[in-house]
Amino acid sequence: MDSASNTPKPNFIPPSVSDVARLAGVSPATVSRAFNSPDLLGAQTLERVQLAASQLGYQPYGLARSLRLRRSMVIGVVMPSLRYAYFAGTLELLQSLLAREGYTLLLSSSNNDPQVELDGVRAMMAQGVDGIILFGRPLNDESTPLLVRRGIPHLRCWAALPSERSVAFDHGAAMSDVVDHLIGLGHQHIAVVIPFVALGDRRRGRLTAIRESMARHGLALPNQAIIDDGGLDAAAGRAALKTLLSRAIKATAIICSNDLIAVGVILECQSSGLQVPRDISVTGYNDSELARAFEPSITSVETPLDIHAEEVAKAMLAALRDGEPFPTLRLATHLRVRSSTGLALGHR
Amino acid sequence: MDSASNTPKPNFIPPSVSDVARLAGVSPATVSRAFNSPDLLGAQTLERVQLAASQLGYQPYGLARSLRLRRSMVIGVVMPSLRYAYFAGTLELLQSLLAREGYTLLLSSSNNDPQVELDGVRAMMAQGVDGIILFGRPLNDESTPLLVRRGIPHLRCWAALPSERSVAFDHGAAMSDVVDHLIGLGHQHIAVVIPFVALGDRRRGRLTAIRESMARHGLALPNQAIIDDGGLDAAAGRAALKTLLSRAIKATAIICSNDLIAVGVILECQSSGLQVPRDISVTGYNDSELARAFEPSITSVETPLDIHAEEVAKAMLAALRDGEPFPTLRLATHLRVRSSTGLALGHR
DNA sequence: CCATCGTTTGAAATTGATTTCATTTCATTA
DNA sequence: TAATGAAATGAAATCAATTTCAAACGATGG
Repeated sequence: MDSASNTPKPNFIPPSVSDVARLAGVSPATVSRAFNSPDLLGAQTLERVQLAASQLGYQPYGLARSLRLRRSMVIGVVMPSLRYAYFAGTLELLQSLLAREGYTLLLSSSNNDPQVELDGVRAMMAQGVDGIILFGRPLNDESTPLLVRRGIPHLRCWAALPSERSVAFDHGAAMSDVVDHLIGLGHQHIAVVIPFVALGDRRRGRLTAIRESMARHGLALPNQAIIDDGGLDAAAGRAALKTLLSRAIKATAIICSNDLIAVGVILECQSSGLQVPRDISVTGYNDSELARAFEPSITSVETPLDIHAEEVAKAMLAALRDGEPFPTLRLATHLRVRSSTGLALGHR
Repeated sequence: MDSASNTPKPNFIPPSVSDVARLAGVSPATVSRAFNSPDLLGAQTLERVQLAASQLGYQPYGLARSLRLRRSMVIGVVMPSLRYAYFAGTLELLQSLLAREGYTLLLSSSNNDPQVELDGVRAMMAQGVDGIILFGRPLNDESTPLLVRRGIPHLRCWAALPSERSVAFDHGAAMSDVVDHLIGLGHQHIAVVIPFVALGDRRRGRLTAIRESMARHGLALPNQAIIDDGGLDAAAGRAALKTLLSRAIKATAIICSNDLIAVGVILECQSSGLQVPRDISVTGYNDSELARAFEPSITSVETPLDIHAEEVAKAMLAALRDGEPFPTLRLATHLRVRSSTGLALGHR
């Protein structure tokens, strides 16, 4: 194979239906039929066309087909980030579920930048996507109206919006489960590590739910006990614990907004001579593989990735194929209690 | 906002250039010019068109434009997996670099299935992508020839193929660095955890490099010291160490094919009463954030994600815009020595 | 006052595949 | 043998945008 075989060939024009038709001595219509409804054609005609097509290396040009059929078999996916393993995993599963039905995914990851999100949506509309899957709350107020105006089916997932149908988890209820679990273990002083990525208040919902749950038990969540800056990784978790210790907060439990942060918090606890869960309890979120494999294994909220992806794919396919309206689904989360949480000090 | 505003509207037909032209009292050609070369138009004409366009909420339909211009501004990306954080991160960065130049990404993740890979490439060709970025070695022998025949520029990255130009790391040299480092610390008995995902021998290159490096130092790598099944996560690392211990291998160092596996190996060491690095040294790969944050911090090979993504994007853009041939780049890796490796037992 | 030039604009062709409608061919039946 | 019908195929319109080519228009200069 030529060592430059993968570089572009400037003047190469791929064969079209007309080229195949000419070689096979038939009309373009017949070539089209040979690919789309072969049983309409005579046996020897079909054979001639197929031979000609393979000789020329003909591949139908989907763009022209899409233009004519008014559907592109492309679905857009708009994500806030791919650095986050849960989102990347969901994307992969979505891709394989939708590919099975002949759909291809057009990707846009905004990296939590509102303008990038809007540009991504615009680009997808221009590409003529049949539908769009949106992850989480919108960062930009203009992106959704744009889709509504063009009448493009768009399904929101992962987190719900009150104004739209969506396939989402009830993150508030999940946080409430976590709080109840910790309070049940006797914890009175709880800290929270929930980075508000970018300016957006996308994660505020969870914080509010924690506050309300604690209030129901007569507990307050002082601002000093909240770490809302930093990233979503283990380093952020380590930094968060350092900050909490420097603030002299007497927390006996720490709620983290994902498992990697929890890992970081636990690692920093160990470095600081604190034992988990003896001195301090830690919870994660999403129930990643690491939460199970870690030592101590981490109490986490399972947000079943496969169910989420399957329901999203199912809803989108039903909408595109049968014109069905989107459902409003609240997917169940499950608190997985493991070794990173235990009785509060003084409760033994 | 209507609670079902995001569901599909069956009979909605978006406005076209002709609709705008009619409303503005001009020809479709003029509308096109208003968007693509406004300076050709008279001031008041331009204004009339813009007004009409915004009244109708007109958005140009990229499919028709692409058909006419013979370029779609879409680039395909074929990946073996998105579960692997490094790949997902690269994808995100690629997406943002290419979006900046007006390109959108069409995604296909094969999940290491050769047939899925081929189908993905076919779908992308049908969508009329301008170019394709392929991650790692091909799983399917048919996919590359398909691209060559259609003359679609395709750039291989991450891992090199001898027959093609590529932007890749020299994983063999990187493994050699790791082996030299370990042997320099006095390790004579080295084990390797390198899962061969799927049937493919995509990772064989690294294993061969390890074997050759060890041979240069007069050391052998017994098959008993190789774990090549299992996944790429921490659980797989834990399982791998258990297997090694059960085999009674007297390894003092373990080379892992990524950082998560290394984390798992270290966790299992700790559970088994082995201290890292006192009793056993462990190395990772890719130098993820976790390798730095972990306790002990993990010696790993940095494969700079940003440089990789930038070079790939640069090469693809140069090819698409200026018809430049792809380069063959070997990107440098860096061994980051940290606390998970130390002197071999008996060398102190 | 007419010719010439530059600026604006429109008509029509183009891009590749699909599909309707019409036509041809051939076999079957009255 | 002529009529009817089914099966096979082609010509041309269609999808939405871009672009070439030509025409109309106004202004300027001889």
